[in-house]
Order: sequence, then C-alpha cells, then structure tokens
Amino acid sequence: MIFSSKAEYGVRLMVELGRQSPEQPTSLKAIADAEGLPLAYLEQVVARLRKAGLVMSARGAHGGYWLARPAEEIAMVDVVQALDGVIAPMECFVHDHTERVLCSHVADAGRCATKLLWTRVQGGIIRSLQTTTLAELVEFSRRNELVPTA
Amino acid sequence: MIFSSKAEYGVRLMVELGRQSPEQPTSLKAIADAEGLPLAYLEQVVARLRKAGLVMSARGAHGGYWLARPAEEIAMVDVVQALDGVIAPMECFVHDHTERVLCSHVADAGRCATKLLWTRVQGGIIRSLQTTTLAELVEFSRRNELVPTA
DNA sequence: AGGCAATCCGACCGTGCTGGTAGGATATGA
DNA sequence: TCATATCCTACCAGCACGGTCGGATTGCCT
Repeated sequence: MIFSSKAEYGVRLMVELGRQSPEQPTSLKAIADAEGLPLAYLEQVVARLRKAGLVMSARGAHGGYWLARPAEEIAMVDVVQALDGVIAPMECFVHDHTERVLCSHVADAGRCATKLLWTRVQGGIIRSLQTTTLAELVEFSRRNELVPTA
Repeated sequence: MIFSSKAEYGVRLMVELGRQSPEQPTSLKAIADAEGLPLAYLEQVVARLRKAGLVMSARGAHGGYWLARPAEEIAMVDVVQALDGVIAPMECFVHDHTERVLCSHVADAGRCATKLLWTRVQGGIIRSLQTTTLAELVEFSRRNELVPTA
C-alpha cells in the first residue's frame, strides 16, 4: 500500500474540519463518531497535523481543532506529507546516506537507471497531490451527501 | 515506501537483460554479480516476471533469461505490477470486499472524498509508469556508463 | 472550588508483511 | 555423469503499522 491509514484518517479529519465553520473548535470525539474511527488513534494523527501547522487547537472544555488556514489554501501534498512523512517511491530517496544494499548505486547518483523511473513516479504523485486542494475534497463531500443512496 | 525491493531488483534485472543481445540467455548469477544482489532472492523476483510473460527462460547449463519482447514494447507499468502487484494507494482500492475499518465508506463507493484524492494519485503513478518504456531505461544506463565518475 | 470535557503525551503491544536464506528437485549441455 | 542452471517450497527474523492504555494538563461552567 502506498499510503498508511494515518493518511486516510488524517485526510478524512481534514475534510471534516473543512466542513465546519472556521475558527470554531470541533472536538476529536465528534469527528471520531462521525467517521467511525478510534478516538485514541485519531489523537496521534491530529498531532502530526498540528505540528505541521495545518490545524490549530484549543484545550479544555469546548476545545477542539480547526483549520489553520482556509481550505482553498491547503494543498493535499502538505497534508499527506505531514501524515506519512516524505513521499519516496524507494528507500534510497529518503536518506541517501544509509547505503543499504537496496541502492548499491549510491555512488552514481544520477546514473542509476531505476532512479530515473522512480523520480518520474514521484513527480507524478506529487503533482497530483499538489493540484488538489482540501477545498475540492470538502466541496466533493458536500455535493455527494445530498444525493440519496438509492 | 511506495515500492518494494522486489520492484527495485526486478527493474534492475530487466534493464540488465535489456542491455544484452536478445534471444541469448543470461544467467541469474551474472546479473546477481553485476548488480551485487543475492542470487536466491533474485530467483523469486524473476519468477514473477516470467509468470507475467515479460521474460523467458531456458533451464540447464548455459540456460538463463531473456526479454520476451523488445524493450521498446515493454511499459514499466507492466514490470512494476508484475513485481509488486496491483498499484493501489489505499487498502480499499485493492479489494473492496474486505470491508475493513480502513474504508468504512464501502457503501458509498464514489462518494468518499478521500477516494477522489487517491484516485488522482493512482492516475498520476500509472501514467508515469505507462509512458516509460524499458528501452528508455536501458538507453539511459548505456549513456551514463560512458561518462567517467571523476 | 470542583468537576467535566477536552487536548496532550509517551509507553506498550500483537500481528502481518518484507527481505532474505536454505535445501532440494529438475532439466540440459559438455 | 557432472557441472550449471532454472525452479519450487518452506522457513525465519526484524520491523513497521494499527491500535490501546494510562495518565497529565488545561480550561470552561456551575
């Protein structure tokens, strides 16, 4: 699998926050209930988003989370990266210094043919994540909730 | 990581085969030595490529492997898929019937906002893999072996 | 003041996947 | 018949991942 469940949960969480009116805190519990996700685990997820500066929080009663900036200004690449870390198609992309057998071609950085391939793939992924904003997803979810299942 | 080491090794193996003259078997041992990879493991890797019809083999002494068709006609998407299986950004993409918590939105197939995102990503990946042929990688590796490291 | 509702934090833990090994069976050219 | 190769299956150790738990802290509300 390319993305972890943290990414899935985190994106859903962001969409949920995007649906709320801004500046008004939404509790994690409300989101956990709405999405049917384990609260304790969501805490870890949202912590990453907070550290990345994507959401803000207020503690205490009636506290909660809200988007740090308008959904239109949030590219999904930032969300996913905050959740899953660097988007790397192959081990040698994330830290070249490890020198694991996996990429025995550390020496010939740009000469490794496979690296050409993985670079293209990485470009494809990042491009698609960069051109998708949170606002799009929010709008998508709003549109679809109106349509009855039957 | 997005792709497994099987993908890395398999792609390298294919490039290596692409560098050889066709119809003439190359032994796995030769490739393992050239790339510095464990032979026993390569056997598993190449088995997938064979089952996918990408390479052919001859057993016995002076046996080995060769490309089933010219490198120009091999899209890397087929190679990677043979090695790593279906390219799915998220669990619910590979088998929708599992109904794991991960995608509690099984019912609303096209309504899940995250699915919109993952679909775009998947598209980006597949497109980049489809537009890259093995021949390109082979040519790339040929060009670069001429340039001295110093 | 006290209690409740929240965020925060870190330790823990089972399970499945991944990368890799081992050993042998089978085929084939010299 | 021997060396060289593909082929096949079982096995294993490490580790990342998804998730739980317990508790500390914060702050509104009565």
